[in-house]
Amino acid sequence: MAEDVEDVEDVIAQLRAQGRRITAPRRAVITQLLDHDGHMAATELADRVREALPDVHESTVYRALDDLTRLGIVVHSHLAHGPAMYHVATDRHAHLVCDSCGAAIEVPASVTASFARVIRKRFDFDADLVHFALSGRCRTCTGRSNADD
Amino acid sequence: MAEDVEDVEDVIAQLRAQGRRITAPRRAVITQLLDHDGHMAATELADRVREALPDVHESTVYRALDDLTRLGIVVHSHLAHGPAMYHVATDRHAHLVCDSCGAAIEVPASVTASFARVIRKRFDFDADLVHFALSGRCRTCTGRSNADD
DNA sequence: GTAAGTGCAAATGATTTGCAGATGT
DNA sequence: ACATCTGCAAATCATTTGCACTTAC
Repeated sequence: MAEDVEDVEDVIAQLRAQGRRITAPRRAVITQLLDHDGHMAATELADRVREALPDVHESTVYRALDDLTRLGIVVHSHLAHGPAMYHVATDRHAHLVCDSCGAAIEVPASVTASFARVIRKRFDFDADLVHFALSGRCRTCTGRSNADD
Repeated sequence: MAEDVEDVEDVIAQLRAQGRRITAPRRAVITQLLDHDGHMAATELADRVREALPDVHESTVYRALDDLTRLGIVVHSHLAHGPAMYHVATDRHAHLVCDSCGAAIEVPASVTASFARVIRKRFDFDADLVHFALSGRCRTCTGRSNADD
């Protein structure tokens, strides 16, 4: 447990400020998200929440996630072909996911920023390199397979 | 817009060379893919195929797509939150998809190449900027909504 | 009290799979 | 002939939605 990012009550306050209501399931969702600094699938989140509150339904978690996303507290990214991964918005970084072994490397937003700038200049498009993972091959896997690209 | 990419018989030959069998559904799938230069969802492809061969089932299309992918003839990309989009492998380009209006801008691989090089140098990771779309906001939508990021 | 939130079940949409029968080679 | 393909139906997986009920404010 390491709430070094921000603290549950802080988020609760933001929710309340938006006229949202504070319930046990929501509190649990927020706690799990802050507690778990990595990426978490909605289903996994639901499972964790259920450890404390067994009756919380998947749909409730999705709805909470939706609200938190709307508030900009949570963002989700599509790491691979699987389900969306949620994490707190403060922890913004892009992901390199290896197609071969599934390893995920985190890339600080500063590295992607310059590329985003190029895209903005050339295409007038404000790219969010964080939302979708960048797939490819990690060093280990490239070494073994043929470099086809 | 026609078959300037490669021709059906060429692909058929590749399939046959791999010991695969040539059937009407497969021929139709290949034809549609080559005929349609843009991106196509598997479901949409199935619909198109069915215009000529009404009984072709979705699963048959998926299986054909699978085979073609394994042969490297077809690749798919995840443009947005929706389904995967398939296209012929020769037509490699990255995509910028607007979160707001859904518009998709094609980016030549040459533009993304330099960024890929940076990623390779810094993280020893061979990024494939083509597989997943880069999401964000297009100029039109940025102008109208509040720039939250 | 009232609108927001919840649990549940059922719907959705994309994709997969098991299987018996059809078909390319 | 025999493995590959196909059609179909049913299964899965992630996510959403309608609805009646509960609860926070």
